[in-house]
Amino acid sequence: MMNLSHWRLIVAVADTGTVSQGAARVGMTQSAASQAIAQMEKTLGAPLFTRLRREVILTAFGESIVEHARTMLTSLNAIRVLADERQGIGSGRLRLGSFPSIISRWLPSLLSTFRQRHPGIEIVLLEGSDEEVETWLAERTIDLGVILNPTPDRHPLILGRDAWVALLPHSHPLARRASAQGVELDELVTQPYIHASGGCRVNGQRLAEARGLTFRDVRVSVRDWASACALVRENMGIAIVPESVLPEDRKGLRIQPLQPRMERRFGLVAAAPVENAPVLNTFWQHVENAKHKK
Amino acid sequence: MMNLSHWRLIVAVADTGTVSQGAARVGMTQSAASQAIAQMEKTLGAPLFTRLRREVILTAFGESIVEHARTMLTSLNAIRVLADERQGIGSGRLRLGSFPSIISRWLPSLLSTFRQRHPGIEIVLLEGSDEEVETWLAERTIDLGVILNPTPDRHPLILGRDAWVALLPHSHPLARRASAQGVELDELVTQPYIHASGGCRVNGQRLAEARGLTFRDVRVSVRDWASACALVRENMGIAIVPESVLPEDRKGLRIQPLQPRMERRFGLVAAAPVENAPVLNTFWQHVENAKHKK
DNA sequence: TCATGGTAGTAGCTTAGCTAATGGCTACAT
DNA sequence: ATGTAGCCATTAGCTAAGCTACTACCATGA
Repeated sequence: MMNLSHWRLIVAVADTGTVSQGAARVGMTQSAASQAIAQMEKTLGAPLFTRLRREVILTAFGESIVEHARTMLTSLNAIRVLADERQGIGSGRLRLGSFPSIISRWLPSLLSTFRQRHPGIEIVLLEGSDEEVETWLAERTIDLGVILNPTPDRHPLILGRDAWVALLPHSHPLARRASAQGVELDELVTQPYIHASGGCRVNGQRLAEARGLTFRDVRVSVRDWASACALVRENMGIAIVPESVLPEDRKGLRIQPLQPRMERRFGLVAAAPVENAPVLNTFWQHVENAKHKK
Repeated sequence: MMNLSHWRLIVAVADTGTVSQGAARVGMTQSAASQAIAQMEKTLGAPLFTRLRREVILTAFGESIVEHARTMLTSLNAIRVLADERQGIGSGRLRLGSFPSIISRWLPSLLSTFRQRHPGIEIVLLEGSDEEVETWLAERTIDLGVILNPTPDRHPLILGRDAWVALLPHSHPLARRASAQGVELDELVTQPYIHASGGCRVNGQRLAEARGLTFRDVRVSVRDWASACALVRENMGIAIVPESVLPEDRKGLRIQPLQPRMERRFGLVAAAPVENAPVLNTFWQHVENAKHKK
């Protein structure tokens, strides 16, 4: 009742028409949302939604309440805008660079929540290979960039880490092996190989080279990870990909961890110290925050 | 930031002009309020108040924020009103009876918070002796009454308990004695006595009678506890009063616990089962709640 | 110089509110 | 019919926000 994020939830659920989607929109689990709604209804003394088969719609009572909830939220927004202005981040531009796989997995929610909180800030997002991102950073084309395996001296904000895995067609002999055991690069380099880079310098071939190995039989070379997955599924060969780019649907695919384990880390780095630029600093903290929550 | 009670606090502090008073108005401790404000200012990124010597005033920034906070709170209020209407307690009358000492100590905050939450309900407060309260309950002149030492069969909601204490002038011989030891009624009945009832059947004289004793030397008989205290201070005699009616200023007075310990309990009882009357039920739960918090 | 009235800070506890896991229910495709 | 997927509710258990109680400190006025 006294928690504005619950009111935000109510509005989101009213808008999306389902609890799950509403919950997702405000970054909650379905369970939390369900509980919160139940509790609100209890303290209000009457149901806000009528539960239908596949959706949930506002009762007349809920309708009248949500109206007021909206005005509360717009007031809150106004407060946020005022606070932003006061801090000199009422307006501004944020130039951000990243390579594709991160963009699709991590950035969308980050950017959308940031956008909501700070509507005055324009975000420019540049997509390129990780080498390009480095160049842009050096040239100050972008303020912040997501790069791979950042060294500590660049004071990165680590966003996550990905284990490299071998992607095999279901029929492949190595696919039989228990995943606990994993596969070694030596075993893989002799196999028909699908080279995929995802626009990054670090990729399967580089991993092999770093250990003095090389893939003999390169069947095809693609940039997009998803294409590589598709090719593996079609039995064109094996591939080495980061765990996080695996498709939801793993039919026809078999994933084996690499032995020894290898991973890539990715993090946010700044072209110049962030402390001096309020807008950047705010974004940086926003990311730190979100990371901590997830 | 997301907690409406914090916004309510901010508004209260802005209105009262001090953190302590603002905190009291919303039922927090000063410490909690101080922390909450500090935290709000941190997340907003700028101070809301400038701390003066003996008070605290809004900054220009705070001014603009509070404005929006107020609209949030009025929206919340509107929501409460809607919920009340929906439950059939949007309007109604609540007739309440009590005797004076309780009224001044316990009821004011209870009633004011209830009034805030449920602005549609009219409260009628009747003040009388506890005998009168009993009569009114029986006659259904009042819906709820505060009575002394309610028996369990009346399903009372116990509000609190008071130890009976002996009130002595500072110069009195019994005042010397260590308070751990206390005084016995036998010792007191021979002393010059100021009879005070506070409008209640249970009072010093009755306590004595219940043990087969009686005060010999009754100097004066008053109804008001405060008058009795003043008379004791003027050395007119001793008195027996409930702990909770003692004045803040105890200069010239000495308090001795009775031996053995005696106390009065007071609680809320209903003229008729409360479940059937939504308004009464709401009030009852409000009191239960407040009791639990304190 | 002591009482008063105010704010800030610290330690520790309570509990609201979250996640993860599970179950049940309905719709829809095979 | 029989999975399969999307949805909601419920439970158990954990974490962290926010509270209280206490203390320190500072200014004022008797």
